[in-house]
Amino acid sequence: MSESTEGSNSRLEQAKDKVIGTIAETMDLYGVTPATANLYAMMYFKDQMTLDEMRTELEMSKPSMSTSVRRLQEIKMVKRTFTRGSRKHTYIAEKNFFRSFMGFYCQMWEREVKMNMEAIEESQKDFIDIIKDAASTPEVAAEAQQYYDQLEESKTYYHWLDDLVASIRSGKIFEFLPKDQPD
Amino acid sequence: MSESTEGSNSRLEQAKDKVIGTIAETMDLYGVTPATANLYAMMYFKDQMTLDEMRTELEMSKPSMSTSVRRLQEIKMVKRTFTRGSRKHTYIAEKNFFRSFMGFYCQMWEREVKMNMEAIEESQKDFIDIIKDAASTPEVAAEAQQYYDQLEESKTYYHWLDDLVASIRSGKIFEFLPKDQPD
DNA sequence: TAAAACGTTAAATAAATTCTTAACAAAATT
DNA sequence: AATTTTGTTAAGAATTTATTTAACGTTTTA
Repeated sequence: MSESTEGSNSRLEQAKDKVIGTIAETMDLYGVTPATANLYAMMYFKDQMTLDEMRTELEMSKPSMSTSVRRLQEIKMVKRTFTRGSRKHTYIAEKNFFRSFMGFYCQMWEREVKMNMEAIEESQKDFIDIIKDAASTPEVAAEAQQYYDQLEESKTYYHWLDDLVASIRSGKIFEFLPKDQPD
Repeated sequence: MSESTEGSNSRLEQAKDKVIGTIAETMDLYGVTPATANLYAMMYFKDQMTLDEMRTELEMSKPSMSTSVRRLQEIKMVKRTFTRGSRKHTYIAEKNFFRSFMGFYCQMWEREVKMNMEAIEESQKDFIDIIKDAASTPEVAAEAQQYYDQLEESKTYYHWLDDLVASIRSGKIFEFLPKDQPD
């Protein structure tokens, strides 16, 4: 490789690294581990890759790449590709942020709704038991009723969040909030 | 306190703890530290509190409560209240999840848009320099152009995210996705 | 004016997480 | 059939993060 080409290549890398850094930082802030975040951000600028190519690129261990790529598959930010002739698995990053990032948020919200609604239902059952219990003092019963009502009201949020997820998943939200560039 | 009252009180606490646990877990998953997450979740069921009341309730140190409550103020999940006569500061949790949680997400997205758009602009400038540079080989220039285009396309997402935040902040989104409708 | 109360900052400790090395299992090539 | 290749699991090391204890500066009260 000639000197000028080498120089331009490192300039290319440096330019990419600026974006790679911020993408990874964002994922980091959402609780994705550094290795996983860096992997996705790096793959954002690559075509399909093998685990060995990833570890070479990031200078990290293979198990780290293996677990990271698995996590990225879980959150649908990377998908496996079929490559004829190669024994090595190949993976490609989802480049469309509407699918990668919004998909990630939707997954988090779905989990949030599911877990919290379950806890709320259980909790409300307990409060009703306390209210009905003849052994409960009027003060305790009133407190239980108050908490019950508070939880009941909070359900509005979770129902709405569920609707938001559905609207994003179906693409219906783009009728209300259009994407500014044609894609 | 009578025996039956004590028993009902711990039953009240247990019922609340189920919801407290899941709220805290959700915040945890979004990168909020455990002490801070637990504090908000606990305060969700309380009226205004002092730092000493918080540390008694959570059995944690005062500095931990101090830094946690500050963080919660930053993300607008807790606000300070004026309490006449008391030297101690008092704080109250934002009970409306549309304001607390959605406010938190909006803040995260605003940061995401700002940071990534800045990086993209800088990066694109670099790619243009490479393209214009006579020392760049045609291959390198073509690659730079490709990355430039990829980043340009990604802006659509950030613009949309900005619109989403604005729509949530203004409440306009509720015209499209109304709140109420239970079940 | 001295002492106590309150909140915060700094340093140190404790805990949890993340990554690596090593060992393993499955599949394929020789 | 033996060896190599590939990906994953398990255990350990290293780093990072979170929390506590200690010290500090202000403000208030006695």
